[in-house]
Amino acid sequence: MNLSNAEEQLMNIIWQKEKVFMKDILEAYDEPKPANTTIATLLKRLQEKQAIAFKVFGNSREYYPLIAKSDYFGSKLNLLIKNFFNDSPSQFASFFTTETNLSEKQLESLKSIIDEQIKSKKS
Amino acid sequence: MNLSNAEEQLMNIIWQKEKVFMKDILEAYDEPKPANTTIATLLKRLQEKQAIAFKVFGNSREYYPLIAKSDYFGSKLNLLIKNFFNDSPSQFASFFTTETNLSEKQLESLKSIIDEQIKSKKS
DNA sequence: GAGGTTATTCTACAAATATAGAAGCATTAT
DNA sequence: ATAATGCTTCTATATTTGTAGAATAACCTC
Repeated sequence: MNLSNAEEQLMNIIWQKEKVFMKDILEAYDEPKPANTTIATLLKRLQEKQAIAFKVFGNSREYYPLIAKSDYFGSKLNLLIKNFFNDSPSQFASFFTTETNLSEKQLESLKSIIDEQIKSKKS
Repeated sequence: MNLSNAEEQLMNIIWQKEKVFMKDILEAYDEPKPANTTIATLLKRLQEKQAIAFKVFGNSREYYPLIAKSDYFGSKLNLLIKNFFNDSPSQFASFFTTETNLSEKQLESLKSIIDEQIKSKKS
C-alpha cells in the first residue's frame, strides 16, 4: 500500500476521527484549505486503493479507514529500517534515542516499556 | 529536502560508500541494473537539490554527499513522529518496540543503549 | 589516429501526483 | 417551487518522477 503525501495527510485525518463526513474533513484542514473537489479526488483515489470505504447516510457518505494506522505505519517503519539501517532495528533504535532528543523522563518510560516487552517475551 | 524514492535509493549508495564514481554506483545496484543514463539523470537532480557534489578526477567525477544521512533521516523521522504520533516521541517509541517485533536479545541491547543515554543525561 | 569504452548532458515520454473548475444531483431553506 | 447548499464525479492541467535513447566528449588501446 503506497500512499502519496496528500493521501497520507488525508488518511491521518480519517484515522484521527475514525469516521468522517466531507464537512468534517474540510474543517480539519488548516488554512489555506484545499478546494473540496481536491479532497473529493483524494477520497476517490483512496477508495481505489482500498484504503477507505464509506457508509451512505442520507445524502452523504461517512468515510472510514479500511487499513489500520498501525499496520500502515508499521510497514512504513520497517521499510525505513530496512533502507536506512541495514535491517537492524537495534541500530535504528540507537539512532532514534540519540536523534530525537528524548528527555530523561521519556527515556525512563521507554525503558519500562521495553521491560514490559521483555517480560512478555519470556512468558 | 525532499527526495524521491529513486533518489533516496541512490543517496543510500552514496552514503554507504562515501565517495563514488559512476562505475561504483552501477556496481552497487542489483539486477536488473538501471541504464547508466538513468543514474546520470538522478545524479543531476541530486545536484540540483544540493544533496551531492563532486570533484573532478581525470575525466570523471567523484560524487560525495552534501547532506549527512543522519540529518536527512533524522528530519524524516521527526516528521513521521509529528504526523503520526502527535509529536510525541515516547508514544512513537512504544509503538516502535511493539511493532517491529524485536527479539529478546535486541530488546536487551536496546535497553542498555537507553541506559547509556540516561547516564549521559545525568552527567 | 581509428575505434572502442565510459561518463555526461539533452531530450523525451509515460505514469503518478497535486490541484481544482464545471456539471450534475440531492436536500434544505425560503 | 425555487434557490441555495453540499457532495460527488468527470475532466483537465501543471509538476514530479522513473526511465532511458541519442548525441557528445574524453579517454584508452593497438
